[in-house]
Amino acid sequence: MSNENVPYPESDLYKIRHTAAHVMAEAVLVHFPEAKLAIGPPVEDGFYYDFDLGLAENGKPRTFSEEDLAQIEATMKKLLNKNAPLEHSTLSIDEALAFFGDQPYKVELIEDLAQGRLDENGNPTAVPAQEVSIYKHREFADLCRGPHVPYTKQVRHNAVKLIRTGGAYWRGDEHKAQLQRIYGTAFPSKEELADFLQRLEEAKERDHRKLGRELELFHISPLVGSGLPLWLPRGAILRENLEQFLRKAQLERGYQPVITPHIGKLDLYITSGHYPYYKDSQYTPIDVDDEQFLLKPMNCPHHIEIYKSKMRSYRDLPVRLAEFGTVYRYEQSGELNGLTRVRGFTVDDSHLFVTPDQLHEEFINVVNLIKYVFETMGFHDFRARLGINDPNSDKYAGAPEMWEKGISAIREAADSVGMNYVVEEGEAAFYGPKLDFIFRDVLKREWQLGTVQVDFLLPERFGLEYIGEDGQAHRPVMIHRAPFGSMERFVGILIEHFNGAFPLWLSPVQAMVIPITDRHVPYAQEVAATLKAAGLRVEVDDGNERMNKKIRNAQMQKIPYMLVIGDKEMEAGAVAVRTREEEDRGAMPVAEFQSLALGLVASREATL
RNA sequence: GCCGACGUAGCUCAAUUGGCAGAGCAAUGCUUUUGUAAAGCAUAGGUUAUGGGUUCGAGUCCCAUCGUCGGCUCCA
Repeated sequence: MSNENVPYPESDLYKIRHTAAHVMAEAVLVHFPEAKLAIGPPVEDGFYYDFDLGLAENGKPRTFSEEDLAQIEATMKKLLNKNAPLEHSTLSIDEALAFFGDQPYKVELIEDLAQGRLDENGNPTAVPAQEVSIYKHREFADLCRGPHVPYTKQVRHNAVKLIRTGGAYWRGDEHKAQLQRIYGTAFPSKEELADFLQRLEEAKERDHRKLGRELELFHISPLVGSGLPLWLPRGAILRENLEQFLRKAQLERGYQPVITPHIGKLDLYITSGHYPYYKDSQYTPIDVDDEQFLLKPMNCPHHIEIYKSKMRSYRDLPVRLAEFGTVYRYEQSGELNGLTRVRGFTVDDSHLFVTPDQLHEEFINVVNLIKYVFETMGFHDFRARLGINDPNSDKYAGAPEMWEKGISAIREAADSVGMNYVVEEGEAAFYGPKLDFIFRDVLKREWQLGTVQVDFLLPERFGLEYIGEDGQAHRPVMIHRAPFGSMERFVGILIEHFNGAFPLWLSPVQAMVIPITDRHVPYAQEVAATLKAAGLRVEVDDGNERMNKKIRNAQMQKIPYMLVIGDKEMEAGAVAVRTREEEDRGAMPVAEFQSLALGLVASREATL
């Protein structure tokens, strides 16, 4: 049962999970006969099914308890072993409506299919369906287009696990009913299930919130506020290294650093048009002397005002204004998560003001910069997504021609650098289409990081101009871009990607000098001073502990190098080098270690 | 924001049906001077998230608020 080259929705794994979802729903109906069924598709790591259990005694929606979940799982395993064929059939719309008469969510799905509004995944369909597809095993029948495995027993009872429960809105709409979702997973074999569960455990171990505390990188204090991380000294070193790296790359590429305030008048955001879009995710405006100020939710308007601060000639363009600009967005409390989802964050932001003729080349330059940044970080597994507007949504501003121009500019640029991308409707910024860079970490989780956006709208709203060769005023085009995305999110992902064992150039402490006894401390400090003077981040562990304990501590801090110093090293003017990979490299002269380390820092290699 | 779980020392966790709040690590002090992942002893550390309530008595039961976590929605 291997299908290496088959897309997931056609794979055996997908069929196993889809069938598992049906059998789970069957099991739920054993324990909750009155449950109403919503939908239950396979997803990337397993499957889920949504149920409406009606109201509990306290008037709130009834939910699944942990015991319920255990019982459902036990019943599900029994049902899997009782083996039954999955039978496919089709019903006319009328037959289906009668058949699912007591299942209101299924009825809604059938009606949408019949009227050609939405398919079962909530995506628009053009063609009204004449009939619907049903899969049935034993007495359990579900509206479903398949595919499934032929027999329930092909979902192995020991390779299935129910993972967790949670709330979920019907059709993903927060204004609709809240349903109870059960997530589960299934694999072809129990070994593969065990591997998956193992990976989940690993992910927990490398959680950036856990490592952030253990490695003293950041701290979130409820008294400061939710989603407002405090960068501890070691985290600040890490972040500053990233900023310095990008600053340098940007200076080399003609960017100009600027600095702007953290607040701005409400009128600024009304002019830009940001305000209505961000109204619900704003800290309340600050009222001072009959004026209203906003904590800035984005840097664009400030940079635009810098562009406007003087007359611009075509000779000045492109103008590339760059700032690590901190912005504040009042995200809903349930969305906050460590560093990856916060309320105050710093965007490695830049706005490029270009002539229409320059757009293509500048866009390519930005794409190449982002690729350079990712590759330097050792992020090789990433893909691009072209986010375009959704014509059925009122979320997007500007004339259709602007959107077409922007989208084709991105397509042309991506094509000419040979970058593959997927197009997704409804993923654009309100002012224009964007190309997002989505990184897949070592645990195969995807993160949206870098972004480039083409914007014809804000130049118009702010009346931006430059004087062309013809002496006439022309309108520039804007490119918004951020390779890291946000320093907070990026560092959060970096922590998990490297499991806290950062490449040498990013490690907050690059080497810990470990004197074996007190009499070695002066020499240890001398060594540390030498290495510090050479630009390395070195500390001395002169505490009253045994060497073994000091090594253990440095190891747990994931410090790349431990430099052990005893009588032999002192006499030889050497250090005994141990890496965090537990490799004992033996003694080497201080100068040799220094050039080794400096070489690695300069190359930004991830390995020691 | 919505659904659910949870909140005990800096961290990880105990505390029988409601009955004297405790341990390990970390911190501090003393002893020890050590060769590649945890030396020994001692000391200190708490309004059990906050505020109400029930009770002779609340870490434990009830309510509210704040916060965290898992989902949903949203997003850099």
